[in-house]
Amino acid sequence: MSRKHDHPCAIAEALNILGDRWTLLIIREAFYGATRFGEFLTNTGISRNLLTERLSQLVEADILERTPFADRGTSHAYALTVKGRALDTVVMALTEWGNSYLYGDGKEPVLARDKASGEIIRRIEPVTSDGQIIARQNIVIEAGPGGDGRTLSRISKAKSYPFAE
Amino acid sequence: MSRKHDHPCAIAEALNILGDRWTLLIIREAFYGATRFGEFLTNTGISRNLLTERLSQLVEADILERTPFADRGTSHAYALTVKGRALDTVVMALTEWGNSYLYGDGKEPVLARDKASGEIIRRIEPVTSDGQIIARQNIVIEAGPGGDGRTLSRISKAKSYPFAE
DNA sequence: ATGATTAGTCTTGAAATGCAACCATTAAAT
DNA sequence: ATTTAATGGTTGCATTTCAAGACTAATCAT
Repeated sequence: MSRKHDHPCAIAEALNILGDRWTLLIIREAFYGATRFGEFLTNTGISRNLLTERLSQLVEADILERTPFADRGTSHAYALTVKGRALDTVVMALTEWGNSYLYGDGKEPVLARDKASGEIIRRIEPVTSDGQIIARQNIVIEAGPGGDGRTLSRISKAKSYPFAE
Repeated sequence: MSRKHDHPCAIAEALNILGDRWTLLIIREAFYGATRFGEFLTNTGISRNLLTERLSQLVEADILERTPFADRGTSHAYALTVKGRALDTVVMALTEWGNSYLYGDGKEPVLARDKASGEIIRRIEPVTSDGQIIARQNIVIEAGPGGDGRTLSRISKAKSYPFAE
């Protein structure tokens, strides 16, 4: 993942960090409580050299924080930062999509449950600042303040309501 | 992306399809209304051979559907399927994370807006079947019906509330 | 001191990527 | 009818990245 996307788009920039086969698996493990090199290694199946590289990229990107481990050897703990924990929606959205469309109801290997309602979590939704769910047909895409000419031409043909139906 | 993850996990399976530098960019373009080979080509910057390969993988995965185009040459239209449109949460979650943590307020190149409230969309949340937002500290991870021994050992050390705080 | 753990580094062949040139099909122009 | 342009690919090749395992360094238990 050396060549990087260079156009003004949050997804492109995010993929410069997350866009490979392993990085989101490492982040998943971090959410599940893994902190040590060996835990990431065995729980994901990544090779040692790549894990070394990915962990340092994630530290560099301020998604994981590396702190010396008191107890043993040359150990360090890798823990999610605030920026890393903000990826919870990405992790949940991928989990939900994979469970629904790659495994299917009744075949999910791992589930997220809401302890309050007891329900399995099956919906991830955009909401307003006061917590109202935003209907897909009301969502429009527009150029933001950081956009440039290329951005405009890229999204100008976007459907008015790209996520509707 | 030939070697594939093979352990029971929705994220791992999803990354077998989506886990590279280009695929989610192609899907983004599909949400923005791109349908033709040339549109994906110029809007993403991917090379022709990779675009060919990725599009056919996405068709194979039932995320895009390829239908002959009437108008010119050997044209085909690539359009999102139901399964593909279900990736809207992933696209929105990545967009929101990238805008917030890679660009920052006031520097977003592309924004999603709720036409009903007029608000920029900044929150993606898990909700119950009746639309109540699920608090992060109530979310627990558990083995599902499709899990196996490895799954259990992998998530057994998970914090009770992995997304909390 | 000796061996075991942990977290890395290094080396090497295999695979994926990026780039540019080339080819094929069709529609429009002449 | 023939040419030209547009579109959507395919092919070949150099470069980069990945996967796998052997090796090393630092600490800890005995």
